[in-house]
Amino acid sequence: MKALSPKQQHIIDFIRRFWTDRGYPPTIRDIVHGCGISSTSVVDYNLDILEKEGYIRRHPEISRGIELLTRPPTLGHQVQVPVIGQIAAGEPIPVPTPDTWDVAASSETLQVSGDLTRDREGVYALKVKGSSMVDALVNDGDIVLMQYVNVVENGEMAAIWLRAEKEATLKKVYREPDRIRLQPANSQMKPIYTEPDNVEIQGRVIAVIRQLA
Amino acid sequence: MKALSPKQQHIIDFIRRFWTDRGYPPTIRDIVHGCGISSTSVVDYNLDILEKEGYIRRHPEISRGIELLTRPPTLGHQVQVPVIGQIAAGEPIPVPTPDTWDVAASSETLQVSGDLTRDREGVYALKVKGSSMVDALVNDGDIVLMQYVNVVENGEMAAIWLRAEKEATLKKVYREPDRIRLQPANSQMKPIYTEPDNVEIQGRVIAVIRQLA
DNA sequence: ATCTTGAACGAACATTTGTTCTATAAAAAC
DNA sequence: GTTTTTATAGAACAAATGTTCGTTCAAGAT
Repeated sequence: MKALSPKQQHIIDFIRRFWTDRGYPPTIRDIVHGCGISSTSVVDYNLDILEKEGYIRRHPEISRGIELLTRPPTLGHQVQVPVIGQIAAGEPIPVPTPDTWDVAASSETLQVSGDLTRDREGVYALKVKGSSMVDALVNDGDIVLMQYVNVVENGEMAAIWLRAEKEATLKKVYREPDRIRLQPANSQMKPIYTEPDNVEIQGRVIAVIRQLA
Repeated sequence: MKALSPKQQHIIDFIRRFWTDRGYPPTIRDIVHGCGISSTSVVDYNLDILEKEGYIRRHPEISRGIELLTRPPTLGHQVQVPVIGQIAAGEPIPVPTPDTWDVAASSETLQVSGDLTRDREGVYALKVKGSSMVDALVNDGDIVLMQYVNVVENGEMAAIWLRAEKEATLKKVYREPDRIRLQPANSQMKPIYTEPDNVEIQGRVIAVIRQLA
């Protein structure tokens, strides 16, 4: 971070004061008046610099879309992720549809740093029940962060519902000419081959969290 | 404060999530989409009720002028954890001494929710190099949150330096009458037995984080 | 049955507010 | 000196966004 000009420091201070004062971020015109600046474009100009230097984050086209990055109020990016259930062999996952998405409805939520979810939409969490997925390096009690998607890239780990076997499992998915290969994360384990119609993708794994002590 | 309708509770929850998520309050239309409501006037109507009941404060004519008056249940804080190096079989861990402890000095830091570290002191992170620890359900690239301790409880997973073998590894530690049992996390794997003098505890594992996609 | 009330709907409207463009001046670089 | 960069001004535009209004519908109340 480079040193800021007096005007830029003034702007940062004003934003923070406005923020704690009123409970919402200022507009560019608020800053114009609050800092005795004569034009919105001057503020815009300096806000761009502040963003480049990493002091704030601007959200384009969003009114009051100024986020303080060096803020004590809401440190960093925290995301509430709903823990919507558990995954275990033999049980389907109660995956929420995008419109019934409701953090409040889920009894439990997990608070994680935004960079863990990488600010993706439709992220939920599952508790892993049973040790049937150790070959994917996921153990009983682990929490998997999932993203609701219908298709996955080759090689991505996904939650898969095997229709015939009536089993849910976590595996890496590879599309092959006439079949689908489900590869455990542990290279010493043998893959499973099955028909495309038999697999139903319920989401992809974006992170695994295991809390121990 | 009167009891809120499900819809009103939903709106409150959404505002709170939006707020912690994005760093600024939602617009009425954000709430419309986020809560599956079909008209802005319905939100307006309910926001008025929420203001009358004292849950929020509205600022007329101000975009995103919604202020939450009720504090989030547990405004979880975030902790900066230094990533001080990597653990791999064959290499000792560069464990920091308590006085050379310096978050700022480490080139990399990891931001995690406070409840992951459970607000413990002396927490650091290691990147796992190589797949020599798959039997402990830890893979190449995983990040282990460690706490700097010299002794561990029976059954806790710890980073262990085996003097004779000149190897670092993650295992569950059990003290037995004349020896120490190092048990992989995978119950199908066999334990290692060694003498107490041969093991040097470099810290205990309090969490494992694996970021995939 | 009729009237009231809480709740929701959808559209139209007016204001707020971010963005952009041109012009100007001072400072720095050449 | 001239040119380039940095910073500021002001205005106009377009998008975002709060507000309002007529209407509908269901549930009680009279």
